[in-house]
Amino acid sequence: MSDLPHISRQFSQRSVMEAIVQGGPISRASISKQTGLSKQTISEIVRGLEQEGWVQETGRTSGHVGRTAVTYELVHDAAYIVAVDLGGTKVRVALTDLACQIFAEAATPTDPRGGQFVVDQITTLVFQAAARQRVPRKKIRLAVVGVPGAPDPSTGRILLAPNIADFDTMNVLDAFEKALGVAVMVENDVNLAVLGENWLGQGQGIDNLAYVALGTGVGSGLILGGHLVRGATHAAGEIGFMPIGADPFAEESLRTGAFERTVATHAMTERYQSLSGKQVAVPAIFENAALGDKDADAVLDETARYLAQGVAAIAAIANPEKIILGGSIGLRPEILSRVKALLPRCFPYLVTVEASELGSRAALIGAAAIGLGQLHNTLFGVDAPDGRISLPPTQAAALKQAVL
Amino acid sequence: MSDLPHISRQFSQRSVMEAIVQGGPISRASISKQTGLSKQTISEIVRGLEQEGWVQETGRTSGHVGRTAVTYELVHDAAYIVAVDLGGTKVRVALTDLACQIFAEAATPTDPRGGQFVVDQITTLVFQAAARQRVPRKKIRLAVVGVPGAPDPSTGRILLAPNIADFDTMNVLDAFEKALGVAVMVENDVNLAVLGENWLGQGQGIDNLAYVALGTGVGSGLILGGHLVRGATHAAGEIGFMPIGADPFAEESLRTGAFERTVATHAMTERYQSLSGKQVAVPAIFENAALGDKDADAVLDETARYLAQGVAAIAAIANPEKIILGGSIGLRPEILSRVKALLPRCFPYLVTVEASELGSRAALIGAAAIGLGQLHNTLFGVDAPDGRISLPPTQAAALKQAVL
DNA sequence: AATAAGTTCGGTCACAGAACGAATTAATTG
DNA sequence: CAATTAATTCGTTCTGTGACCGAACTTATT
Repeated sequence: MSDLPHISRQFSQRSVMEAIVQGGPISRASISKQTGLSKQTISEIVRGLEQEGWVQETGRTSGHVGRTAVTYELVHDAAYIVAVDLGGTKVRVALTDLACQIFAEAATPTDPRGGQFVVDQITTLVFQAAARQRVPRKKIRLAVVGVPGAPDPSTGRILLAPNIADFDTMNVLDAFEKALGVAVMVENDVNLAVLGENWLGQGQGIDNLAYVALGTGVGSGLILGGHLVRGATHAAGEIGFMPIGADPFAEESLRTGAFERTVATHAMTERYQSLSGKQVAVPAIFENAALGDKDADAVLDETARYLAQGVAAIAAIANPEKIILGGSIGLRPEILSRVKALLPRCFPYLVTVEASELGSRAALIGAAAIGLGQLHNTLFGVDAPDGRISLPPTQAAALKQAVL
Repeated sequence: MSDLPHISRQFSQRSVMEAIVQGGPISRASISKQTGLSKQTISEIVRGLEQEGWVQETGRTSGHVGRTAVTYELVHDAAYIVAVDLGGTKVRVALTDLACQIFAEAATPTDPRGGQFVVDQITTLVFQAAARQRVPRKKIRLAVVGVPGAPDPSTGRILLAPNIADFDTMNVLDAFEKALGVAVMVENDVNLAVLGENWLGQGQGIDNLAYVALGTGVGSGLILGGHLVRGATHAAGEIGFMPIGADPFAEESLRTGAFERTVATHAMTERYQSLSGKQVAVPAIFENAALGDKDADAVLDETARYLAQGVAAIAAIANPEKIILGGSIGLRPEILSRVKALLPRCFPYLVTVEASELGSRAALIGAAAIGLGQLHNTLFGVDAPDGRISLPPTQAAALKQAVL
């Protein structure tokens, strides 16, 4: 229960930092106006931040009436964070500086042996990228790793992660912390995707937002009331188990959920095979549909029909303002247009449905978001506990562009 | 985003108040130990609270070694709040003092004319109760009204409230504030029910909790990550529209949701009629089932089977630790036992399902919870923005017992 | 004698606010 | 047109003030 002794200082420092991050080069007088704190206080706080190496003088204003002002800016390379999006087939790694600029980005196929091999693979990738950009390891303060599955914070294991071997039995958090030598946060990849879209994508400023990723599996991430929803066992968003589509009481639905069995990759290929007799992969189904294949078209219709129901269930329970579709299947415009048409026919209230703008990089950007938020919080005082720091538009644009 | 000037004082004051509320009669030295603040500071804060009339001396300790201590306690009647649970058929009203003790409680059938009539009816009820208990109106600081439907805070109207006439077109919030002459909070009744269970019922201390009310309609309330989920348009929990049971693409499902049409009262009576040919009300179906009526038994099985699916959908999306069943149908043990048996057969992870302990008073207690929390926040400083203040067990027990 | 309660008396820290000096542009005047 | 004055804005210094802490001390009790 005991409060921190000097909470007010932290609050002020945080808002001064925020003004500097957003306001680019900014004078102390302007910060004072923005924050409502006195000029005196701003000078003190900025002096402190400058001494600790977080901000620096960058120039003077001119052209205005009155005395010129000294402007201050972030020291971009004062700290770095690592963002990792670990998928079943691909790993993406990014290095971001304090000013939220991506410094280096790399991607490779995931080591199929899983477990410690993947941890080592990522570690190598990170250190290579750091070396290439001459980023000293000491300045890396935090790593955020997105994984498919439900990370259990008490044991460090990742439950429900069938795609990466051993992650459900080893302490993944510890392994990463030992290998990288920095604090690590492990988070579900779809949760990071919502955070990413909420920060820089289609869900900016939307406090009630859902992200539905549809590909090999299904998953969803929810931001409600401005907070990321994780659930009791960090398994919120495991919508594959919704009782929609296949018979939920079938034995098999306890292993692979009913909803996943009717909308994910496997369901589409099977459905196409039962209609046409041909066994083709999902991308080919989309191609065939575009070429006028009736069976392929029917498969897309059917998939969208169930997906719309899944979206309706989320909307009924959580009432998000917007639902963003992602994942290899969810990103396809053929699916989006169908869902948009079908949703109003099975759900009465307005819900915006859109395709993910950040696409496959949503989770990576979400990892950066949560990491930068966390870093700013620990360094400059608590504000919003869950991620989300505001960025100036220029830097946001830079983040959205893929380096690789 | 200018901060409040003396935020730290508010924090400390709040925790001192909390210690006094929970610790019953307590000495300043004990408060100091509990809160971690110095004895000196506690003396100052308590002096302030005493001057403003919130706390008072009540006695001295004795029996211990050392000097006796002066003990302080809440001034119970320093402020009152009104809790209202407005249902389609019944209104419940309660008056609660600062120490969370219910002072008066009353219930009557809801005025069927709806609109202003209901507002006036409630106002009369409240003022009668206040007069009976000699509670001066000036000491009533806040009223919390639970309504069936989705209150729109911008217009003060209640959407999706078919059971009370005119509430979807008039400014209900304003009407109540004018009639009662105090600040009013209007909240969905099922949301209040979760808060109630979270505060004093089966969901105490559970940060991820769901409440499913099943009766004439269906609704759910969600607490996720410790926060009440309201959704973008305050329509979260309108689970009647989940695409489960009836065909969600049927025209009718846009008016009365597919799920509501398969599990609520109307569905049960219809199902029983189609099986047995007899037209009886829901309570009679339960009676018949108890007497061995196969048809009635089948109706219960079927209802529970779909309810279990609805519960599974909530669990898949939001991953609550516990789901509490309420409402006239949800409270029945025949339904609970069936759902408990069926859920593990359609959903793989552990979710506790229980019947509401507070029963039909859950919403009323939730209203008290949110009101007292709000009151403590505004008077003694911000802590938790959403309700939930902790209570000593004795007072909690008193609150749970119905006066009426 | 030991112990606990409560007060008094400094002292610190994070601010606010007023006053003031410094720097700059805009307007006015000889 | 240059010089002077006015108007502005930046940033510092100085003097509070409120919310705390800690040590020393008094008082009351077993």
